[in-house]
Amino acid sequence: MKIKDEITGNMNELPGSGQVMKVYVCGPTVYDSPHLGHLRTYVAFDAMVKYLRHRGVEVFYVQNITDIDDKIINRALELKEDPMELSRQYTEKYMDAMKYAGINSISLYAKATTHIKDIINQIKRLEKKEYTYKLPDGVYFRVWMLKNYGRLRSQEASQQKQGTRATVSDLKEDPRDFALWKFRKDGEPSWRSPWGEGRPGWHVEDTAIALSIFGRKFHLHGAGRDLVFPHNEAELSIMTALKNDPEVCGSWIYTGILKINGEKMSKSLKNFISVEELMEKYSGEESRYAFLSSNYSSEMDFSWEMMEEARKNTSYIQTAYLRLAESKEKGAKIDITAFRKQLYDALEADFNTREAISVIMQLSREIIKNAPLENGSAMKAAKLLKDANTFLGIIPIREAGEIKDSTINSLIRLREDLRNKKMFKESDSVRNALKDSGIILEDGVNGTTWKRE
RNA sequence: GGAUAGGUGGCAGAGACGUUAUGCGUGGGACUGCAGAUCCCAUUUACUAGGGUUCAAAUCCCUACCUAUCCUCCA
Repeated sequence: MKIKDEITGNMNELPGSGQVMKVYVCGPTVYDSPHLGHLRTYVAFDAMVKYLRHRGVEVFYVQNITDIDDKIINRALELKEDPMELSRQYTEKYMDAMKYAGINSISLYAKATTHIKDIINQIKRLEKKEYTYKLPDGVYFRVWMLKNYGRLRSQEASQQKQGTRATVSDLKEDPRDFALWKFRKDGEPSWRSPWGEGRPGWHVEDTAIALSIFGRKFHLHGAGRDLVFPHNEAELSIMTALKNDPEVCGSWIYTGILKINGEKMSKSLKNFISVEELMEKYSGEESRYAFLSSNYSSEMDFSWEMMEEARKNTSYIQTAYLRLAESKEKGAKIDITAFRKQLYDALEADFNTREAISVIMQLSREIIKNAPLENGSAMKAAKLLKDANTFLGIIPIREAGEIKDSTINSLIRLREDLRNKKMFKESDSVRNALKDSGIILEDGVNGTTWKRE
């Protein structure tokens, strides 16, 4: 698969079948409930990793969880709670959100607080190379020593100074320098370090986790586009300083910002919709459909209309999938191979899920229009839809319920009989009874079909 | 102000020189005991504006306008 790298703008070829691939994605800071912006990003990476695995790549996917941070401490102070307890609660909420959307491809969740040793070791190594200096409030990274700072997003040093207030950070050698270790203030959680009690800065957390787990190099670094600067630029700086290797990470890729009414969905603008709210109204499949309906890297504007569209279309695809069961020997033939090729071509080129979904829609249309299909076509079509669903996760393929198919079919025949005798009250009660068990009957041109709710 | 990404039909959203994207919505029709589902037809030259390059431009180049993101809180 080819993917667009943010640093070079090139289409980088990712590892192929049989190869191992190491992926790191910036996780959330757990100080509040996850919202749809988070979900959009993590659905995209989940689908991508699953697709690569589907193609035979052995993906090792690590995501961090920032469970110690200024935001967490401030929030805890506000609520008069213990910061660590607060982050534990929101980590749980975050996991619920992931579960809801079927995001289960992460090989390892790494909490910052369980990697304090790795973080300290990394700062020590930076210190040895003279990339650090100490100020009254913490240990800082020395940006000017790095020749190629600003590869992700260059920020002029002169610009930075404008408007900064007289604080301790004004003591920094360069305004672009950032904290690696923050010294403890009263009542804050802290850990011992060679420089004094304190806690890690945000940027080293990720690099320490990534490099301690992956070793020398990894293939892909993902995040939401709002993290390009300063976070990812700082990460890149740290890793470049440590490894003397500008290619520590092969590709840097970004998901587009999720907007609502034309503006970024964010906590500070108070325009966010929580995953919890979405969960009440729409299924995980519907949400995935909606988020995968646009390219991972482009901005998207959230709306409830878009969710309604997702609901209709996932149901349409499901209907198509279920109608494959009525295949027969002399049914219609469909060239599934052509659809398969279109689908994979779209995904191989920068993981174009929008195009992939449109292929699925076209295939569904062909299936429904021509059902019942000839056995071979139906089998191939079912295989293709199932394959696509292993990474898209948009078709609600439920496990068979308690009612056996044979029972349903005999009830359908019974109802048919009643309808022919114009006993509609009785036939409707059969239909209602099935509905209570989650079976929906639909009278079509060629008789009655059913599907599970 | 600077950096970056964009501006495609009523809406969402692909495409990246020459061939119908796709879907939603809307209107009409078919089917029907009712529901729902499905099908058919229409929405008959949509590509921000103005220049240029080309046999050919939504696609390449220039200019302008507009929008969003980031510029040490952010997925």
